[in-house]
Amino acid sequence: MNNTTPIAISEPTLKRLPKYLNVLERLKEAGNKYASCTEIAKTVGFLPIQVRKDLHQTGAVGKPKVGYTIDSTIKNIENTLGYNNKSEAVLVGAGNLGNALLGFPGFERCGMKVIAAFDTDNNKIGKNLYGVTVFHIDKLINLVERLHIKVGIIALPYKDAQKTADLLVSAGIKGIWNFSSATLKVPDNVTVQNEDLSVSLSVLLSKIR
Amino acid sequence: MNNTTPIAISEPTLKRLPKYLNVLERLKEAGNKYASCTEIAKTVGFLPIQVRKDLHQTGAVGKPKVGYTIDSTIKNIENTLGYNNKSEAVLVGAGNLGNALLGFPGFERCGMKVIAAFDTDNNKIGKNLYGVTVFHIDKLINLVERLHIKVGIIALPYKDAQKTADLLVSAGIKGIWNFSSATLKVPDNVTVQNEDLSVSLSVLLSKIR
DNA sequence: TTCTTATCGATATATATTTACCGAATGGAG
DNA sequence: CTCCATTCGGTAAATATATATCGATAAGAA
Repeated sequence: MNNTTPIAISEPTLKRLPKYLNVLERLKEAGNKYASCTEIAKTVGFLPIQVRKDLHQTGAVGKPKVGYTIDSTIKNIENTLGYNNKSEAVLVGAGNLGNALLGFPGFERCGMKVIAAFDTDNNKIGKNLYGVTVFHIDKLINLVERLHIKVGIIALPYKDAQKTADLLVSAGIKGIWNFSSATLKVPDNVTVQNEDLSVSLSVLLSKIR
Repeated sequence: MNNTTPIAISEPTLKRLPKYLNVLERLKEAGNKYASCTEIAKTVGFLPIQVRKDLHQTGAVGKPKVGYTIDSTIKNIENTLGYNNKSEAVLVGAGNLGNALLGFPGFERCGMKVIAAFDTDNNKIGKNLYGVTVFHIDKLINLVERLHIKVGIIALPYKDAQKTADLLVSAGIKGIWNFSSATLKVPDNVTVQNEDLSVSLSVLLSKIR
């Protein structure tokens, strides 16, 4: 009955939503039906007001004195985060990190499924890692185009990252999860999410002096 | 000759500094002596003003028309990020992710060295992963205390995270790099850096719709 | 030397994000 | 039924962060 503009949700909020989801799921498992911002805030370590504002952005509505219905709020968050639009993804780079990512159990929960991995190393090609087959990178374009894959994961060193991004983009990918330290140049309609471990480590080290 | 207050550097800035470091190192390798904000900005995709303000916070000073001396600016950033105060770290959880982390080449650059890994799985104990030995977790406290280790890395599932954090804290650790989805409760003097992959993935998925 | 251009640094503005405040609604106790 | 405590939602204030403006400075060309 309204909503001409979906209104983009801020990144800080987006990053907190999965935390709330965690808490709500745990509270649900414990048999609860409602959860208040006060309660959620205490477990995640934020202020209640922040939790309330964040939840508000997902469309969740609460009842005074009671809080939010856990079931519906979980759905609201899931919808906001896009967990229900299942996405298939490909992984490029079947080294240590790529391997670890394939074994990571949390992706399914987010609605993402890695359906193929790619590498250039002949020792890796043909292997099956956690149910995912490793193909030669030459097969990437064809497969991604044919299956309309929307997400590409780059688990490669700096020097190979940009050319791989170009490849993924040319195959029609819409989002890239970048584990390299490279700053990827991509068209505006492609989203890049950087996950440079050095960055995060640097922040930690600079804080502990 | 002054500096009564060190003035904390904002987190957004801290996260951008490693990028500048990358660029500067590459420019240096290419034989350059100076780099301007304009140039750096173009390669990392930010605005020149932002680069200038960030660099300013590290104490770097530039010359009009020329830019910043690459060598000294690299040092400024390294000092700010604490790369020169070498820290030793321990890793808890020698599974897929832990294994990948041990094989990650970027840590040394940040001044961090993982000197031991811990697990409870007898199949893993005694193994040597990338030069790091895996011990039983019972040995953690003693080793961390004795060697005054300051950083602990948690590469474990949710359910084991908090008790491991407690263990690390009791052993005197000052910073925890947390790869689990748990919100760790730690004393104020301990810094936690969260690296929940689901969070980052969620942000990406919500952006590509 | 003088002019032009690129760039810095300082100050100011704009935007984003977090936090505070307060009235209204709800459920439960007395 | 009335009162009290809790929590929500909306608005407002405070803080943090990003961007703009502008004069000054340095290097190189004319």
